[in-house]
Amino acid sequence: MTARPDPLTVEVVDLIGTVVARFHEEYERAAAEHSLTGAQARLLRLLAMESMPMRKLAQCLKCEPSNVTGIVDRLESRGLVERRPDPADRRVKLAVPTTEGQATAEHLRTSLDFAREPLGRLTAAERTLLKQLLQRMLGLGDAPDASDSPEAGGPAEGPGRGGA
Amino acid sequence: MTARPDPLTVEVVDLIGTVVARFHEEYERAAAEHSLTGAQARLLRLLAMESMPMRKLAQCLKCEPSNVTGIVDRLESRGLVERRPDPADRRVKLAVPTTEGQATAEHLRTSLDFAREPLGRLTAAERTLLKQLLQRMLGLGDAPDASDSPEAGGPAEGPGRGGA
DNA sequence: TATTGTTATACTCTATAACTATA
DNA sequence: TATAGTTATAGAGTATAACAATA
Repeated sequence: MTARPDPLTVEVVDLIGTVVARFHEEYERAAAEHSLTGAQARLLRLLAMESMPMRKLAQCLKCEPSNVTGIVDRLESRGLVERRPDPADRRVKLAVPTTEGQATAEHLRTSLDFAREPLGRLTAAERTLLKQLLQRMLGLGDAPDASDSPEAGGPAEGPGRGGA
Repeated sequence: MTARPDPLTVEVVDLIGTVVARFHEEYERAAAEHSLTGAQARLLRLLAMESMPMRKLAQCLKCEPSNVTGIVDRLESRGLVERRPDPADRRVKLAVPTTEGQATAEHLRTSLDFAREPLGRLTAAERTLLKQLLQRMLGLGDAPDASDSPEAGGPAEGPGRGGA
């Protein structure tokens, strides 16, 4: 419990921490360019992919439903999101992006290209390699057997996951 | 609408997003285990590595100095951090972790082993590779210590064949 | 009775601006 | 004048608990 991991692992963990910090900074900056907070941007992007009830939004955002009320309130007051009744269950309210909300989400996506820029420093082969390593690290789409290394062009094709 | 980056890049960006999301969840969870918020945990970990003035804390945390006042206030009221005068400049206050604060930071570090666990799925060679890719991606100079640059002399070089 | 969404409450984080005490 | 830290203020996110409408 007190034993330190080997130095290599510590170094990689630190690097991941740096990636995380930089990603977050840039995400907030991109959101701010559209006068959105990070939480608002995340919710809007989620809705742009698929309209859903408040409850499900809370699950996706991993927060309490009461918080979603406030975030949607602010987006709605700016005309980016709408609440619609669910004909099937009158308790449910569906959050739906307006046309402007959809457009904003799209702009947001391109603003988020920041994430692409640092990747531009890597060759295609390196990106493939990075993809495979991250997939293995996250336990996605690859064998749990850690005894053979990935081959470019080889093993894992689309795990088609989502979320962020 | 706007041209999308190539699919490979999109995939890698998504993976990084997943890493970021998971890292954050786990960081908050680890902090909460010690009844700390994420911001408090980050500040405490920073101080555990090196005591510093309030101003520098703000720079490290990339927030306004006024915020640091509050965060340190809460940590101080719990006996985890202390404010000490700087003999050289009486305007400056140095934030210093108490013994208990140091211990908490240490526990925090081990709680943060979540970051180590997924890396356990990678072999040492793969971790080295991942390290180099992340360094290049982040625009960090190549490792100062060549000791852990195995046969993968060229970062753009393929994976596998010597490794793992 | 259970579920959906909301309200009310309290706390933390955040930025801005004004203030103090030094320098 | 400039700097370090604080205070005051306001807005946003968060969790908890209580509530209304509906199932």
